[in-house]
Amino acid sequence: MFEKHTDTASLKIVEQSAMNAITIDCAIFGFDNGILEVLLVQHAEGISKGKWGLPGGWIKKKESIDNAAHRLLGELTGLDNIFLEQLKAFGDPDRFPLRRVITIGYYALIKREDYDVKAGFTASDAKWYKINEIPDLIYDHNEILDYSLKQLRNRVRQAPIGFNLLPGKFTLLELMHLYEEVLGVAMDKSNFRRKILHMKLLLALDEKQQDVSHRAAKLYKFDPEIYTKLTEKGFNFEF
Amino acid sequence: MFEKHTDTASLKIVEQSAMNAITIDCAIFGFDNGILEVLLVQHAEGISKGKWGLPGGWIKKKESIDNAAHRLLGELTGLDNIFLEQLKAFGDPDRFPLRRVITIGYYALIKREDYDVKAGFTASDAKWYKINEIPDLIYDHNEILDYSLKQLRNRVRQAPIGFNLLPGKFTLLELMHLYEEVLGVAMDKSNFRRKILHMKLLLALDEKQQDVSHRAAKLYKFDPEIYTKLTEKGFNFEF
DNA sequence: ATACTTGTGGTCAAATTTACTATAAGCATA
DNA sequence: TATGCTTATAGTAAATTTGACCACAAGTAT
Repeated sequence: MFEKHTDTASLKIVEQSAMNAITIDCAIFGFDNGILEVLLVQHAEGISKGKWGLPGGWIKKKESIDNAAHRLLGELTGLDNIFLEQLKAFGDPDRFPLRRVITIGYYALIKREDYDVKAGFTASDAKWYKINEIPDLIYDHNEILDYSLKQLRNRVRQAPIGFNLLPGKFTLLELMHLYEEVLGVAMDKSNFRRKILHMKLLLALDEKQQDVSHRAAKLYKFDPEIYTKLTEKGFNFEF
Repeated sequence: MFEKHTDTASLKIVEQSAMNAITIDCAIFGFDNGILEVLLVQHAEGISKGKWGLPGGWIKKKESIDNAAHRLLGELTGLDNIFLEQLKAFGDPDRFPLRRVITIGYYALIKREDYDVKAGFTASDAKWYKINEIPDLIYDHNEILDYSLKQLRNRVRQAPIGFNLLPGKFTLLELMHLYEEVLGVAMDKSNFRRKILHMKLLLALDEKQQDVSHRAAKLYKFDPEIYTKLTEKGFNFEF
C-alpha cells in the first residue's frame, strides 16, 4: 500500500524487508475535461497531519526501484501497466525532518476513465488537484512536483507520451487541447491536424463522437507499432 | 577522494559519516582531437581487481547528493564549477554483488585543456577511453554509461551544453565536429555555420586560429548572457 | 607561381510553418 | 423547414527553414 505520508509513524512502518534511507515519491498526472491534474494524498498523522503530499512508499530489499514504483502505483490506483518514468533522486540532507532520507522521484500518466481510488483510500485521503492550484505540500514535494511538470513538458515534445493521458479513442481536437494544456500554449487546429496526421502515428477509426451537439469528429487511436518504428529512426514531436 | 572502486574494501571505507546504501557514480566526458572520451578508473583490489569502472564514491550524511557529486568530481580532477547533471538512480537489487546498494548516476562535461589527473591517481588508475572502445566495466557501469551517452545526446540537442566540452575559444568547424561526434552524424559545414550564427548565441572574437597549415578560422566564444535570455524564451538546438 | 586545404559566403529548389479563408456537417431554435 | 450556430475538415498563399550544392577567399606547402 502506498504510504499515507506520516512522520514519526513512517519510521515504524519500515519493516526489516525495506531499505531504510530511500523512498519513492510519485507525481501521478491525469487529464480530465481539458484540465491537467495531479493525484495527492493526505497525511493521516504525525507532525504534518492534514497536509497533502505526493504518494510514496518504501523500497523492498529484494525489488528494483522501478518495480517498487510500479507496485506502489498499483496498490494505490489498482492499475497495471501504467506509464511510469523515473525523474531523478532528491537528496537534500534535511529534506526529511527526522533523519536523512533520499527519495527517488517518479511521474506517471494515467487515463482517468480507468482510474478508481482503491480501498483504504477514501475521498479525503486522495484527491485530484489542478496543477495551478497545488497547495503547500509536505517536505520537498512541491519541488518534486515542479520538476515532474518540467519533465512532462519536455518529454511530451520528444515522444508521444501524451497519449497515456487520453482515452483509447480520441478526436484530434482533444489531442490538441491536451498539448495546449500541458505546454501552456495556444495552437491552430488546422495546422495541428495537418502536422499530426502527417506523422502517420494515428489510426483513423471508422467511428465518430457520440452525443455532441455539433458535427461529430472522427475518432482516432494511437498506433503503437508505427510509434516504435518511428522511435527507432528517431523523431521529433514539436508543436 | 573518488573511490577507486573496490568490493570488500569499499565496505570498510564507509565511515560513520556516510550513507551506507547509496553511492554516486559519474560518467565524465571529455572531447579531445575530435574524439569523445570518458574517464574511467581502475579497481585496486577486491573481486573486480583490474577491472575498470566509473569513478564514484559515498555520500556524506550532511551533504546534498549534488554537493557530493561536485566534491567527488573536484577530488578526482581538481576542477571546480564543472558542468554536472544528475542522470537518475540505478537500483537493481543485485547490481552490487555483496549487498544492496543503490547508486545515483551523474554525468559531467569537462574541458580537456583544464584537466589534470590528481595526486593519488596515476596513469594506471585513471584513463580516458574512446566511447566506442569501452571495455567490460564493473557492476552495472556499462548500463550507466550507456544511459549517460543517451542523455548527453538528448541534452545536447536541447541546450547548448556542448560548449562545456570545448576550450573557451573555438572555431565553428570545431563546434560542428563536436556535434558530429556526439550525435554520430555528418553535417554540412555551410549549413551548420548559417544555422548556428543565426541563433546569435556565439560571440565572434577579433582573433584567429594560430599555427594551422591552412587559412586560419575565426575564433568564437559562447555568450552565456544571450544563452540565458534564450533559454527563458525556450529554444531548440536541433541540427 | 602553382597546387592544395580549409574558411566563408552564396544560390536555388524543396520542405515546412504560419496565418488565414472557405466550406461541410450536424444540432438547435424560430 | 429555414436559419443560424458551432465545430470539423480542407485548402491556400506567403514566409521561413532546410538540404544539397557551388564558388571564391585566404592562407600553406612545393
